Amino acid sequence: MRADAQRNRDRILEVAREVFREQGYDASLDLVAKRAGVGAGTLYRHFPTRDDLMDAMMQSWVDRVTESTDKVLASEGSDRDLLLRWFETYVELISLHKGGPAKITTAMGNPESPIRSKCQVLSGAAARVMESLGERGALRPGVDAVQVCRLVGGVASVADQSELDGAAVRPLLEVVADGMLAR
Amino acid sequence: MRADAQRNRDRILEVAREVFREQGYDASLDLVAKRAGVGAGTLYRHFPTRDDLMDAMMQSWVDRVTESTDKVLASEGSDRDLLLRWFETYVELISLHKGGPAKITTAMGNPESPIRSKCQVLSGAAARVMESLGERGALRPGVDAVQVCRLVGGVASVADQSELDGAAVRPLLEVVADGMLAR
DNA sequence: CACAATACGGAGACACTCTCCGTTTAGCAA
DNA sequence: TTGCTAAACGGAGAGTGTCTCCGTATTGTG
Repeated sequence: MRADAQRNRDRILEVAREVFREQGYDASLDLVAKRAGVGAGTLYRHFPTRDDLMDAMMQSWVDRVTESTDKVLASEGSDRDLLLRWFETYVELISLHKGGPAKITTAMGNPESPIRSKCQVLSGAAARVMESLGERGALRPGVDAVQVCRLVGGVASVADQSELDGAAVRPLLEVVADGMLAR
Repeated sequence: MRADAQRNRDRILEVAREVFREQGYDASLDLVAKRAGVGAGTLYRHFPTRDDLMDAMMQSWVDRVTESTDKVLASEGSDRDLLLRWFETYVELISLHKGGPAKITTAMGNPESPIRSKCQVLSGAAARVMESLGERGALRPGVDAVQVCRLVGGVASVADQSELDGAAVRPLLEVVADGMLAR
C-alpha cells in the first residue's frame, strides 16, 4: 500500500473509534471522513461498508478477548461464579459501542458477515470456557458455544438498547447460567 | 374526528401493516403515504413518529396476546412444557414484523415509550403465566415478569436479526426455562 | 526525472425524514 | 341550500445521510 494511503487509513480508523464511541454504531460516515480530513470517496474506498470499518476498528480489541478469557479461567470460585464472570466479561467486550451487541450477535454464525473473524474469536473464547467447565461435568449436555454467545448477546443487546446497568443485567445472566449448568 | 380524517387514518394503518410485513420495521414512511394515496404531511399529522404508527398498528394484535396466553395456561403438560410453550408464543407474538422484537423489548420497562401500553399487556401476560407457575412452587424466587420478557425478547431479537428458525431458537429457550425453574 | 500506477476528494445522484403553508373539504348554522 | 370556518389535506423542499464517479494529484520506480 502506498504511504499516503496507509496514513489515511490509520487516520480514518483513529477518528472512527472516537466518533463511534461518542455516537454509537449509527454515526454518520461522512462525519468520520470530514473529521479525518479526507473525502468521502477515500473513506469508502478503504472501507466499502460500515461493517468493514467496524471490523478494522475491532482489530486491536480482539487481543483483549483472549486475555480477558485467560483471566476468567484462572480465577477462583465455583463453576457458577466462573460462568457468570465470563458472561459479564463477554457483555463488556461486545458493548464497546452502542449498537455493538446487536451487530456482533447478529453476525455470529453468519459466514457472510464482514466481521466474521471477530465473531470466531469470541465464540472460540466461549468454547474454551465451556470446555473447561465441561471437563468437570459442570455443564448440561447439548449447549454449544455459538448458542451461548447468542443468549448472552441477546441479553447484552437488550441491555445496550434499554440502557440497563450492570445491576439489572446480572439477574438475567444468572438465569442463563443456571439454565446451562448441570443440575 | 372528521370523516375524511378517519378514512385516511384507517387507510394508512391498513397499508402500513402490509408494508411493514413486507419490509420490516425500517420501511420508508413516505412509501406508506404514497401507497395509501395521501401526502406525507397527512401521515405525519396522524402519526408523528414511527413508533406512534407501530403502536396504532399493534392495537388489534393486542387482543391476541390475552387469548394466546389463556390457551397456554389451559394446556396440558409439565411446568417446563408450559413455560416453553409460553416462550414460543411470546416469541411468535413479538416477531410479527422484522425489527419488532428489538423494538418491543427495548420499550419494555421504559415509561416514555409510545408503545408502552402494548408492553404492559405483554408483561401482564407474562406475569399471569409466572403467577400460575409460582403458585405451584415451580419457579425459583426473584425473577419478575419484565426480566423474563427481556430474556425471551433478547432471544427473539437475535433470532429475528439472524433469521434463525424455530429449531435453532428452541434450545435457547430451553436454557432460559431451565434457569428459571426451581431445582 | 519522467511516467504509470495508485490514491485522493468532493460534487452530486439518490433515498429518507419531517415541516410548512397555501389549498381544499366537511359539517354546521341560518 | 347556502355560506362560512375550523379542520384536514398534500406535496414541495430543507435537512441529513449513503455511496459513486471521475478529473486531479501524489507516489515511487526504472
